[in-house]
Amino acid sequence: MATAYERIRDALRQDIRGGRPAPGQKLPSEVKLSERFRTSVPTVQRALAELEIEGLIDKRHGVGNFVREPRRRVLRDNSRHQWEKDRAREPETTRLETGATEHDTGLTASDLVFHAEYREATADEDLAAAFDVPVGTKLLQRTYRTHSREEDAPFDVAHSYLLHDLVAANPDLLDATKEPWPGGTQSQLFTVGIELDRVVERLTARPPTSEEAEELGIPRGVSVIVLRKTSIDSGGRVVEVADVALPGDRTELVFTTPLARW
Amino acid sequence: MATAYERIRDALRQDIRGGRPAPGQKLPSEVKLSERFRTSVPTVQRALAELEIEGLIDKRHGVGNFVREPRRRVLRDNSRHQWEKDRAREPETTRLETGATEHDTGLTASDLVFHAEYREATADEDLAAAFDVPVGTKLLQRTYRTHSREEDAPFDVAHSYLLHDLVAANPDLLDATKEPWPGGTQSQLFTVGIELDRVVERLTARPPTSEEAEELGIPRGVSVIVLRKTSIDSGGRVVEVADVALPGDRTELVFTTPLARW
DNA sequence: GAGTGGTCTAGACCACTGT
DNA sequence: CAGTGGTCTAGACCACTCC
Repeated sequence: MATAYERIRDALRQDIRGGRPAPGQKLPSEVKLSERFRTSVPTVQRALAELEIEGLIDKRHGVGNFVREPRRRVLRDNSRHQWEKDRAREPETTRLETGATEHDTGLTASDLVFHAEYREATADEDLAAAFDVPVGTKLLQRTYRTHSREEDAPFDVAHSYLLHDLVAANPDLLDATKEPWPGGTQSQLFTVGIELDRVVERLTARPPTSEEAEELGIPRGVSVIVLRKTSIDSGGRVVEVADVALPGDRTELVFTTPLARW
Repeated sequence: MATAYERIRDALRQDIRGGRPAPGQKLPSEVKLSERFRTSVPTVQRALAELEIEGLIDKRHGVGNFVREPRRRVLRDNSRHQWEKDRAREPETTRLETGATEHDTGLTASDLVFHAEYREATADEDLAAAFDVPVGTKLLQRTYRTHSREEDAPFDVAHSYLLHDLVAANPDLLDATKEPWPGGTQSQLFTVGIELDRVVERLTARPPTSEEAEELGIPRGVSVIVLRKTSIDSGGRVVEVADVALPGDRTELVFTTPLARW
């Protein structure tokens, strides 16, 4: 015999999967549900908490519980790096056409809202190790958020770090108002004579902190994929480190590993 | 002002981080905690539930709440595919030395407990699409679990699928008692004349189903990384599809993308 | 059987949102 | 202000584990 909250959870899940209520619509209030299922409000809340973690509902304090709308999915393929490299030296008109996020989402630039912030930072122990520079080295920290025009929640939140002295050779690279830079980071690095040799991505997944849940527009409990992208130039130097948080409920990552022939 | 359960959660977390109680040790009972914090048991439970999701404690019904022991971490690097390919044609003595899991964990074969199950299966819609064969095509389904001798919880649970008629050319490949096969799947495929051209890995992350939480030895709420590995041979055929579940609290994936030079 | 965590009640009061 | 969800109480009884 299943417990009360499991029965309620399963019943509501089946209703929602069947489109009742429809995505975006409000569920009956918790008091009404407790009456319908002849139980107490905390028991209903326990059932709803599990549906929230499954990403099926949004709880909105003082408003109600809502069926979550399906969100645009993002496929992030590692071929994006070569694709970006190929574009880095193209004329600006070509680079303007599409960026990496458009590439990932299949959206066009006009559907996307892009947000960038620049600030100076210094390398903590972690970043110093990643760049192989002394702690305290001056860095340029850039924060990126991209979302589609119809959704507030971003596809990702990225904190990208560059060696300040390396990119200062081109003052435009220190200027956030030049964003979105056509062609992206590889094109920016090209202006100071840098060519990438490879990109290393290291990732894991965990439940979000409450700040991440807020930022990525996911309910508590839905997983976050945390990814550190390290870009290495043709001289073997680490030239960019980016920490990216991706909402697990809308993101798929694809990595293709080519193998040498026998 | 923080809520009661947040205060309790934060206080207990700080204690645990400080080594009090030590990993593997029992926390005071929930009744004792409710007395210490002058609150009710359900409030203590709410605090403990959050610590469980963070992976900090294990709740064991009828026994107590325990500080979770740190678990051996696994770094799964996509260079493993080329590494396996290089080994596939080596003599058996070389292949016996180390397998991919030893490569990932830094453990030696004697530290690892390996478990394999074989059974025949037929392609459902999903697998049929992955292999590009008709629904109902006969497959060989292989289930793998590897864990270290000191831990029960596996590093991953993998369901690997091969086209039955393709591998039946070597009857040893249908025989689970031949596992662990020195050199792994690429070596097995080599015996029927297959050379891999590339490996495509597609992954996302989500909270575990209760079955996955059980199987992977993770508390409810800790994320699972779900990965589909597709192996494509030199003729462009899909020759293996593997669905792998990895516990997010112990797994890091590393993918290196080489870029063509300008 | 003793001790533990798991579920549940029937309320209370607080915090938030929208009118 | 009305209506909603968020937190909390002070118990009760059940289920599980170990002795």
